Amino acid sequence: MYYQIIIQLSMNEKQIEILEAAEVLFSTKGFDGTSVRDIAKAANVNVAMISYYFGSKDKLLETLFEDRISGFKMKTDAIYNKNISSFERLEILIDTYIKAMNTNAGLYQILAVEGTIKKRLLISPAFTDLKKFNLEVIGNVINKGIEEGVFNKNSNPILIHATMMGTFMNFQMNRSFLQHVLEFHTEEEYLSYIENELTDHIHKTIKALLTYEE
Amino acid sequence: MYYQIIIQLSMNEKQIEILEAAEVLFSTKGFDGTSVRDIAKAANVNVAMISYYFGSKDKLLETLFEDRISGFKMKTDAIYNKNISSFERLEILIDTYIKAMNTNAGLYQILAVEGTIKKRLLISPAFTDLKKFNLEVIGNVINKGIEEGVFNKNSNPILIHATMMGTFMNFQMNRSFLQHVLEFHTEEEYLSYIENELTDHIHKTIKALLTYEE
Amino acid sequence: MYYQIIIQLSMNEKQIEILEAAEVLFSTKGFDGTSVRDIAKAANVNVAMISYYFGSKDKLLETLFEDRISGFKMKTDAIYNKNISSFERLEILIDTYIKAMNTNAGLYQILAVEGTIKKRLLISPAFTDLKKFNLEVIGNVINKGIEEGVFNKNSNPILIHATMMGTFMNFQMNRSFLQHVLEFHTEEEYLSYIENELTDHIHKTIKALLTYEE
Amino acid sequence: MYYQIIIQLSMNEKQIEILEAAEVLFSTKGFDGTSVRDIAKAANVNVAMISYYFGSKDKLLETLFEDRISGFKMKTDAIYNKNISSFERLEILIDTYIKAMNTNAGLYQILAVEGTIKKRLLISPAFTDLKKFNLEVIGNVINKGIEEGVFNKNSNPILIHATMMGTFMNFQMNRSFLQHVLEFHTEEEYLSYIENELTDHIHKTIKALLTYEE
DNA sequence: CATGAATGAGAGTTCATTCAT
DNA sequence: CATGAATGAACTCTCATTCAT
Repeated sequence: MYYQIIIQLSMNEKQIEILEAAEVLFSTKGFDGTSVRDIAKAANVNVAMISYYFGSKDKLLETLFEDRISGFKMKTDAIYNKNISSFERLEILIDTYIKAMNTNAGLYQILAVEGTIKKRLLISPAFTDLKKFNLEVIGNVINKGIEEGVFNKNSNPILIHATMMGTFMNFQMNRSFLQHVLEFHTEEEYLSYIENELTDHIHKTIKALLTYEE
Repeated sequence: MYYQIIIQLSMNEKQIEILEAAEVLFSTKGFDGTSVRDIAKAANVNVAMISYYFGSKDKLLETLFEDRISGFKMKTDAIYNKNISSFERLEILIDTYIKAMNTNAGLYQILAVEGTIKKRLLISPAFTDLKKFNLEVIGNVINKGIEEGVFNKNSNPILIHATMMGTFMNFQMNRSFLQHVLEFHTEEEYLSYIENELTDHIHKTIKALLTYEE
Repeated sequence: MYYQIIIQLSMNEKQIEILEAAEVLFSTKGFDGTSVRDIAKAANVNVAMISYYFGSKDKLLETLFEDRISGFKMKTDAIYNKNISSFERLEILIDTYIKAMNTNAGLYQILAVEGTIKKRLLISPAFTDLKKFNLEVIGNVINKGIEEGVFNKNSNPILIHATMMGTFMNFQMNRSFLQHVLEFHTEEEYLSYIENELTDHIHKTIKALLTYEE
Repeated sequence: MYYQIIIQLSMNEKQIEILEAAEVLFSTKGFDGTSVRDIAKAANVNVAMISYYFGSKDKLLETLFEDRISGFKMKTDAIYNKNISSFERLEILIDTYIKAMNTNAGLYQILAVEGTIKKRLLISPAFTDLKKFNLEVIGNVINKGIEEGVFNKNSNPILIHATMMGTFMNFQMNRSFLQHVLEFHTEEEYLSYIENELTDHIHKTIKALLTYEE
């Protein structure tokens, strides 16, 4: 059994609206490119309310992360199911991860962009713990496959993770260029490409990497 | 023979200093997080000089790209050498690309961060042309290998490229976290890891992907 | 009965102070010669407050006009009194107009100076409507006199108005020169001259024009 | 015999071009609304040249006046012709003055606008001397008529002048509004109106004023 | 003699935040 | 408890002018 402790920050409706507005704006315009007035307007609240509720713009970003960070944590129930093969387990793992990235696209985007600037975000205990947990899950899945003799030895979870996430994020961050190159004219086409071709590609890549004979 | 025309924008020393300062600051603090005063101070010039030489902060960013963009273009001499195997060619391709990303780390970083906000950068003709050229080179290398029967058919250059670049950039953008997880205490250790383990991993990944038998 | 609707823009004390400071400064130093910092200092408020309350320096000027523009509208009660002769009516008209120009000297000055540059001011509906109304009143008074056979036919309200206003404004705009020529040493002397000699002259001029036999 | 001393400031071609550009720009955009860069661009010269040739922007304005000021001085040959009646003399006077204002429209415009701000212009000896000379000419013409018994006694040249010039300038400064009210759609219509209707009106006004019997 | 390069000063505006109510 | 009012600081950019060449 796996217990999951969810720390639910108690928030009222307005606070939630502010966070939602902030998430959208930060991910599309960047943290520095978004003013608290933008957020207040989008959330339909008074400007002063942001300082009032969150202390400052910086703390708003941190709170946003703290609040959303649980979505970064992999759901492991299906992964740790013992009645499946290592390959099936791997597929579930990858699907789970991609789904999480798709669901939390805004947050991942913010993290990618602001993480390099506001390093604090990347090294906050809450975030590193989750990331380490995820890397551990990936490590567990790989080790299980190694034990079973179906995955290559010396497979590095950190590098596997970098490829899985990096490939996906590359599509998030170069959207404008790729839509242009792939000659997509609607948002739907792009999202569909991510869900199908890109996801298949990531599956294939990781599987190839784990089974490839040098 | 491949001729390469390098358009050298004629700049004086001060202009070059400004661009260099801007590159460093934009890549570490973001475009919106960097003030023209920061740049002027770092470049040791008067604030007014940035408007004077580049027109505006926005145009400074564009000029920075135009000036640096040639570094994005793959050198193809070694790649198109006919006396090597497809595997050797692939290795050269990957090394060339990784080297380019390492050399232009600042620009890639800025592009990754600002590209999502200032979409103009990603879809400027100069940039898209270069990117298309690079994708074409990758496509050529892959197709040669397919013709020779050593690479899988249906290999997609765009996806291969996304994996190659995405994996690398993931290390650039999560530096703080990864340094922490990998327990590196110096910059050198990290750069060394990128040059060795990460580079090897990318080589292995792409090769696996192209030769993997489903 | 003539009803007059006064649209009172609701303003707080600080806004009023800003407008008053702006009126003085714009009329003495010109719009472009006045900085928002000058206005803020004169109004004893923070610089940011001007943008805060009026949006921009340009909009401050527009608001100033909108707010003061009612003063441009002739009070017609006395003019349309039926129990007076056309000559008496004309005298009241002229006195009313001169009084309005004296009372709103600052605004007239700004309008005269900025109107040629910021043409928008001169052709704004609010302003043109009032001016047309005034011209109509002048036309009515003249026509009444023509009907009564005491004023010349073919008298043109626009030209009459130009003479009335132009003569007056000439004294406003050449104050420095005229004070020098007339050897006045105090402000009071000048104002007194305007109220007496100049006003008499305008009366005489218009009356002469309307009754002059060619 | 009337001797006229023309002080010809020696200027080269570029200086003349600068003055011409400045006259146009100052009259349409105002002194403070015109930058030296605007002038340099319009005159097709280097920015530094304005300071170099004229010392400063302020001195450029002064030089412009000094250079153009001779145009303000009435040509008196025809006026002082002894073989004409006082009425003919008056007509010539008015025509001469209106023609001067039309010819030097730009300068009159600048003077009207900047004179209230830069009082120095209005009280410079060169300017006041010319103005006094003009007033004297007007006075002479009027006195001659009074002597001949055809003009009213107590006619004040300063007030007559204010009416003549004020009426004319009113049309210059309210051009946008008047074009709108008079429903003129071309510049030519307006200029034609000034040359015909307005000029006639001024003639009539002054004549009426001088002959009007109270 | 003329000018491109450079600059300090100041322009209008927006910023995140504070505070009295 | 929530907010309109207010503000100091900082922003980008333009200004007139200077000066070495």
